[in-house]
Amino acid sequence: MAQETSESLTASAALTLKDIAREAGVSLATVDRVLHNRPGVRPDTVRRVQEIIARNAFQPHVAAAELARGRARRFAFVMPTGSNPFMQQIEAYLGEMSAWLSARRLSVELINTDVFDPSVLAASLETLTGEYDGLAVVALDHPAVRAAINDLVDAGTKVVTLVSDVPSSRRHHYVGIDNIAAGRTAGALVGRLVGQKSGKIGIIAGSQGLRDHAERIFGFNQVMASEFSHLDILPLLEGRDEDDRSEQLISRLLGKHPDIIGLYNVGAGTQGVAKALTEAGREKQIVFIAHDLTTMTRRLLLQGTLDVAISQNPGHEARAAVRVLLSLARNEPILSEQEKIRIDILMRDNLP
Amino acid sequence: MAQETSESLTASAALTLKDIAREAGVSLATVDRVLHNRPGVRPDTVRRVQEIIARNAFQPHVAAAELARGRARRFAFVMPTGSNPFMQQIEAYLGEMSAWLSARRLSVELINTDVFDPSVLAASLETLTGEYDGLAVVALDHPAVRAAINDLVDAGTKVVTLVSDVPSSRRHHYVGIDNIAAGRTAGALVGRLVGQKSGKIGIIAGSQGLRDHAERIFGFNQVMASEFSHLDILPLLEGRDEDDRSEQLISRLLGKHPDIIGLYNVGAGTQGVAKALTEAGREKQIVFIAHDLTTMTRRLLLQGTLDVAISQNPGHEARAAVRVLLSLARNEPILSEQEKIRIDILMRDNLP
DNA sequence: GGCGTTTTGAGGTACGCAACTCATTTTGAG
DNA sequence: CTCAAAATGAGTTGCGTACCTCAAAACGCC
Repeated sequence: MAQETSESLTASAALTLKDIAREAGVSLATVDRVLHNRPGVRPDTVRRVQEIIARNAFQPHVAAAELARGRARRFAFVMPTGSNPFMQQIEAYLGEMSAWLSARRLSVELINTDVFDPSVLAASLETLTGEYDGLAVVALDHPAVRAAINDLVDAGTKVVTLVSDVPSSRRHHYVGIDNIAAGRTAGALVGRLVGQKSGKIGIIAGSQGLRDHAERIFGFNQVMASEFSHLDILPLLEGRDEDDRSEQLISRLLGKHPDIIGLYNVGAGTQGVAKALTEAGREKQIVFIAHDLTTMTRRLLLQGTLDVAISQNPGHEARAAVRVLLSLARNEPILSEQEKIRIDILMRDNLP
Repeated sequence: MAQETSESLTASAALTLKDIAREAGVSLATVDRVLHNRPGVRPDTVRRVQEIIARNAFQPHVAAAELARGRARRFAFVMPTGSNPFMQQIEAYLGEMSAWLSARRLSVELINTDVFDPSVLAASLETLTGEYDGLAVVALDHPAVRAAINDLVDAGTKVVTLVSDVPSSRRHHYVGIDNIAAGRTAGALVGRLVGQKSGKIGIIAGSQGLRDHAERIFGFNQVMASEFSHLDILPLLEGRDEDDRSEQLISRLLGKHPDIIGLYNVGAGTQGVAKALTEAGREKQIVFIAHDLTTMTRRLLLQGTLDVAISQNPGHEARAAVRVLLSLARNEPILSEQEKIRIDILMRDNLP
């Protein structure tokens, strides 16, 4: 006996614009005007039509709409120049989407710019006005950049900030993680993994000037102060995200403090830190936590030098940015739960 | 100076079937026949046309194809009856997709069945032959079920296993996590979080007969044996995923062993375990790790009773299953990186 | 060479919407 | 009431594909 119960999740009837027009007692042209808020419709007619659209939960057939549009949508990703591996992963995942994109007649371009110079970035953005239907921007939070983003938004371009937010701007969406929470997570993990021991904790970042680094440090210190106050946090080192410099700084730190039991690397340069650790022969005694999953951090996790990598999924960010831009361009709702980027805790056994 | 470099990720020309036909020197009808492997085309003509399609990286316009199809695609999710919160979350996220679904004229139905009785499940599946374009099935790995799945596949239905796999069948895809790795992750976390202490570790599951539970236990024991052999793993308890029973079992366990330092709940019933822990007043001294994120486990994480929740994202699974079924039905490639379900390690500070 | 079969061509229709034109009706101000 | 402006109706076209029919051509076989 196959005692099944069945339930449908979608409206049974597939209404069309024609049905809406008939029910509202207006012509197709008027429904079209209302749907795209074009001028030339009396306010109360607008209301009446909208009410009928809402009541019937009418959804324009996306395929039909897309086909009728004719021209393709153009999106662009404004990314930092240079060799940041995380950014390169995002670009790589965009590349993997190319079949998906072209089957939907979407064009995505990469624009590399000096993202860390606010005036250069702002100038770059200004030149893009009107060029694209949507932009995903790895942005610096700076007044000039904010103004450029707002200009783009005013010109009708959909703007999504990527990885690093500009909350004061009127960007439509942010695709990235909460870096304060990421720092808190790092702090909690360091505190938990060192166990009952007490001792010193080293912390190294690229630069305090980078918003994401600053936020992670803030979150980290917050947790350490409130929950692991018996641990002694050493002054912050700045490794500029470079392996060599990080290695030197950490080597010196390890030499000076034989009682270090934990290490947190806020930014890049993990390879350098790991090298300093292993050369000091202390990789097993010291809890080491860093960010991002690369071939390097993966290897370090597997061999046990690195205990935890806190990461955000670059593929997810790339795809989420595209999907959000597309939804914005189509005026459709965003599946917010889908587009939210999680803070991944990666250890040896749950490596993807 | 906005020194930009720009790169496009999509083919410049948007070819159509007509272009392919012209280049191949055949008619539209022939290209159509080749594209849908319909009979009546000489093998070498097929090859020639396919070669031109491949060379030009031609992608049929999905919107046009969808529109021309006419009839909607029908998918169904075969889910367990009962009140498993994880399954209910999957159903809830499917509900949240309804606007997305209806805008694409996709119909998704829920079919509730006694998934844990192989013959009932197999019989249910057999009745669905030909009814749907695609099925997502929470399946038990049993010969009868395997046969039913294979029959469906042979009849042209796209089949995706959900949460629990039937690897011996010819299902097109599995959407879910690697439960052995999940168990290993739990083991590594218990081992790491108890620190230098040694003592006993309790473990409770719903039933060893459930494949996912068995796999998690296997992974857990594997890690404990190889890396934390100083810890004493107590015999497995079976709480049948019920809160009351789990509470009783854990209460008794705690009474008998004052030196328990870690607890791993493999299945549901976390609320019961937590209650036993707090009533014994030992929630702070014992490392407690469980699965899945619910309102309950979220609360327990925030108040510190639960240290880590290992989870798979039900929303992601619901959406991935739909996307995979859709891609299969359209004969388009699957973005495997996107559809892969990760093992999430959730702690207080990285709760989504 | 004749026959039947297979292969191919040519063309049409429909899908639902965007975007447009142009004619007609309604409205409100004077 | 008059007239211009605003609102609306009615209609067309095209997007790229699926799916269909029917005729024509090519083919293989004896």
